[in-house]
Amino acid sequence: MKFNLSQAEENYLKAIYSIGIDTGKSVNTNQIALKMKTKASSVTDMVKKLSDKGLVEHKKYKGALVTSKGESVAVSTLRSHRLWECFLVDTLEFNWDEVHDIAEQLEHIKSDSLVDRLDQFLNFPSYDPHGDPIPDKNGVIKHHKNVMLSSVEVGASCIVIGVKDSSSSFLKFLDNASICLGKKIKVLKVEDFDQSMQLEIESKVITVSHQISKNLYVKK
Amino acid sequence: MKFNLSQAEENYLKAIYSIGIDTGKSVNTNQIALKMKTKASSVTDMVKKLSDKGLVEHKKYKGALVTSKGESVAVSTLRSHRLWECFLVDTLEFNWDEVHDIAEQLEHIKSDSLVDRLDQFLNFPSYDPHGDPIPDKNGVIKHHKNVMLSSVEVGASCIVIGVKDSSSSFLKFLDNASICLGKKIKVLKVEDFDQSMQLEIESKVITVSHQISKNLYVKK
DNA sequence: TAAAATTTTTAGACAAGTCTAAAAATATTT
DNA sequence: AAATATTTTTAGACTTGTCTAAAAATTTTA
Ligand SMILES: [Mn+2]
Ligand SMILES: [Mn+2]
Ligand SMILES: [Mn+2]
Ligand SMILES: [Mn+2]
Repeated sequence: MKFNLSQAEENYLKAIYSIGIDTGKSVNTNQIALKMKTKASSVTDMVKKLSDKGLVEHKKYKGALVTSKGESVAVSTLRSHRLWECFLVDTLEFNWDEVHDIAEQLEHIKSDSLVDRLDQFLNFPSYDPHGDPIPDKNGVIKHHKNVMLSSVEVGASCIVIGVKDSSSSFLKFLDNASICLGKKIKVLKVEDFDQSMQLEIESKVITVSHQISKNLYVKK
Repeated sequence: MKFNLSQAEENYLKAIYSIGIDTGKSVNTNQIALKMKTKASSVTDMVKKLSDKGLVEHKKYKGALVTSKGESVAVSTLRSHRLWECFLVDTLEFNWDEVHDIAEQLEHIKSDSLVDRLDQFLNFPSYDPHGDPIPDKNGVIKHHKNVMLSSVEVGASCIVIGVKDSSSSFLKFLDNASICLGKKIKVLKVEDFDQSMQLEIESKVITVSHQISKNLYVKK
C-alpha cells in the first residue's frame, strides 16, 4: 500500500488506533483531542479528512475508528517509532527517558527500505526500550498480557517487562529506584489505605505509590 | 545559538549558503528558485522572512547572502545531512546513490545531542559518501581543492576524491564504470573536438565525456 | 540614452493545519 | 419528559508556504 500522508495525519492515526486498542470502542473526539494536545474542533477537521481518505470510519457525533487501511498506517508508524527508539538507546546510547521526542520525529521519515534496514541492523528486536512490542514487517504485533505490578498479590515475585507511562519524569524515577526492564521485584506488603506497595528489589526494600505500581507491566 | 526554524527555512539557508560559496557573490532570486525548484515569487517571500529573522542580508533587487547566524544554521544542517549519509551507507549499507533524499529528511530532526552522538558512533568521519567534507561540531569545514578530472593533463594520474553532481543517475553511471572514491585514474588522451577523455582505470581503458570529467573531484 | 528584455517584487489566491466562539446534537439530571 | 450540562460540529479567522499574473526595477541592446 502506498499512502502519502502528512506527519499530522500519521500522528492522528496513531492516536486513534492506540486509544481504540485500549478501550475497544469507538474513539471520541475529546479523547483524541486530549491525546493530541489539540482542540476538539481541530480533531473534527482532521477526522473528516481521514474519513474522506478511507483511513477512519466516522459517524457524526459518534466517534471514529481506524479502518484496516488506517490501522496499517498506524502500525507501521509505531514500528518505525519503536525501532528508532531501539537505535537511539542501543546504538547511540541515549537513556530511555531521552528518546521519545526524537523518535516522534524520526518515525515520519519516508523511505521504502529505511525502517527494514534499521530493523536488520538492530537484529530484529521484539521490544522497544520501554517494553512495547515492535510490529514486524507485516504489521503483526505480539501484545503482552497487560499484567500490572499493582495487581500482583503479596508474597509473589515478578519481573518488570514494560512501562505504561513513558514520560521522562516517570522513567527518571525508575532509574533512581534502580527499576529497569528485566528487574525482579517481590511484593512484600500492600497498604490498605492508599494501595502503596512495599517492594523488595535486589535485597533492598522500597515503597512505591499506587500511581507507580499501576504503570509497570510485569510477568510471572 | 537556539533557532527554531522550519524545514523550509533550513533548506533555503542551505541553498543560499551553498550558491554563495560557489560564486562568492550575492545570490540572485532566480538562482535560489532554480536550486529550490520553486518560483521566484516564493523565494522573495522566504528571503524577506529570513531577512526579518537576521539570517540573510537582503537588498531589494540585489540578491541575498547568509549572515553569520544564517551560515551557522546552514553549516549545521549540512553537517547533519552528511553524517546521516555516512550512517545510511556505512551502517545500513545503502548504496551511495540511494541516500540523498533520505538524508534530506533526516537533516531536519531537532535534537540537542542526536547529531553529535551519531558523529561519535560513526567515529567522526571527515567526508560523506560523495566526498563532501563534514563540518565539525564547531562548524569548521575542510574544503577540498576543487581539482576536476577535466583539468588533469594527459599522461598524469590522479585519485577520485569526490563527485560534484550527486544525482542518482550520475552515481549509477560511475558504479557501472567501476569509478568510486579512492580509485586511481590515468588520463591517456583528451579529444580536441569534444574534450572527451580516454582513461585507464585498473588496467581497463574507457572513454568519458566532458560532462562526466568535469563532475569528478580528484587529487594528485 | 531610449527601447526592449530580463529579473524581481507585489498582489491576490489557495491548501494544510490550527484556533476561538457559537451553534447543534447528545447525554445527564431533575 | 423537560431542563441542564456536556460533547461535537460549524463558521470564520490566522499562519506557513506555495502559486499565477501583473507591476516595478534593473540590465541589456540598439
Ligand atoms: Mn516513544
Ligand atoms: Mn517506546
Ligand atoms: Mn546529499
Ligand atoms: Mn552527500
